[in-house]
Amino acid sequence: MYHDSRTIRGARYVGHNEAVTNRVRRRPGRPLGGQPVVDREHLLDAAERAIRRDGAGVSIDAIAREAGVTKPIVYARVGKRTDVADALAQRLADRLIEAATIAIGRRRNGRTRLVALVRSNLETLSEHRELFLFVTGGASEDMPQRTLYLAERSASPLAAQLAAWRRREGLDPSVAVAWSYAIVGLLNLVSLWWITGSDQPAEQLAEQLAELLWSGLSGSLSKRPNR
Amino acid sequence: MYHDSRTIRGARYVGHNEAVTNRVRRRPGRPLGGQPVVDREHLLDAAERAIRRDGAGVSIDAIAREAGVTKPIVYARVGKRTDVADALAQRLADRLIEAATIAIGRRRNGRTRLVALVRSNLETLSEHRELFLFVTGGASEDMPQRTLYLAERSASPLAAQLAAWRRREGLDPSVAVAWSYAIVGLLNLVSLWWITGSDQPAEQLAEQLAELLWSGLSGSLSKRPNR
DNA sequence: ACGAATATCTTACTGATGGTAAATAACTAC
DNA sequence: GTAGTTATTTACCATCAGTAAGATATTCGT
Repeated sequence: MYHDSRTIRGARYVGHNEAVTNRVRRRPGRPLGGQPVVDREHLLDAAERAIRRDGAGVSIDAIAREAGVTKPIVYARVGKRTDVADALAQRLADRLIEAATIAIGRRRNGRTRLVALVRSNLETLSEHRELFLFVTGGASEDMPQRTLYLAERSASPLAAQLAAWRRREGLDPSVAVAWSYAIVGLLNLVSLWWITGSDQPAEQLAEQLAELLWSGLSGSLSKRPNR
Repeated sequence: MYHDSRTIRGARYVGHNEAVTNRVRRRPGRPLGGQPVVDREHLLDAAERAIRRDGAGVSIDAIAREAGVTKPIVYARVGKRTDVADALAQRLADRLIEAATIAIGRRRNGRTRLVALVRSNLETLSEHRELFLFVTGGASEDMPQRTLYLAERSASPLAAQLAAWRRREGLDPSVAVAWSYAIVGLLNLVSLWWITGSDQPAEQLAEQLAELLWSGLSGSLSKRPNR
């Protein structure tokens, strides 16, 4: 009966009204059917849509409207603005990791894997531009926590990989954490710069960055000892 | 007569009242002496103090109070919130560059220069923590512009250096712009992470980052061909 | 000198928004 | 059917960016 019948992750949502189209204004009081009108996941979906539409400065009200409900519901399901940002940061980080995993695929060569990782990050962040901006600053004030929240979620799997790899190579793995933040920070800013302006092809940029990360600044100096 | 007689950069400021100590509330109207009460530079100084005190979410009102004036003066001298952020970003970038220049000093060895640059950035940003946060997110909404504003101001001198160096080495200098953003982004996020939590000594962290930037991920693999 | 134009400030307002309390309606248990 | 619980909206408050209007001092023309 209800065309909006996609399953909801982890909840007994029943889909009593078509949420998204906020045509009919509900009156106060518990809705018919007794079940919540939207669950947390749908609310976050709506938040992403609202952010796509209104940009990183989107108001909570706009998010609620997009979900077909009112402000206090957002607070009940998700929390205050920073909580929304945290939740969305989590989702964005998951997508980044997933996309990177797929992009890397079965490649074995280290350098090639790196190019794939970089390119995947560029493209994923550019797809979710406004979301990225919302997460890393749209929820102003306690920015440090937020930016680091996203960073940490991207960085920590990377750190694990790096540490394991260094260990396999018989090298000191203690650099892994710092290096992972370094790489995430590098990717974030370059993506931001690339997104807003540069028309350089992703492939070429990824290649340049991989060169820096793989061989380092000195890499090309291998012929001359050290300058 | 007036103990607050430090020279003002580029203005005929006369120092008629002791600005900072906002004890006496001026009544409306043109001040005695006919001269502006604070000039732009003093206002920005006050803004920095207010940010140090209240954090990145400081209100314009608080900035104005810190300067001993009222809100509209801030708008008259500097502009809206984003303009304040731009102006302060400029200052912060200048300080970063200056500190780095001094830190690098006369060192000739590339790797050593790099360590000095990284460490200088870590320490300078950590000194100006709240300012950094204000500039890169405290003026929410049009964040992309702002973050990039700071980044660009740090990155472009770096890019020039990089390009020149690559040219001297007979290498393609076209990577310079991307690499400079990459390095700035790397430094920014790692600094943020380091500032808020890690108790790793700056020296050690700088060493690790320099290793990544100088030799790259593969650097330590030089013995084995490529894995 | 004196009044009009001008410069510099403060007060007072507007509009938007984050966040919360109170009111309203349905469902549930006895 | 009545009391209590759940899920929602309405209504409100506080804060704050940004602006308009009003107050006071100086300067300039005559």
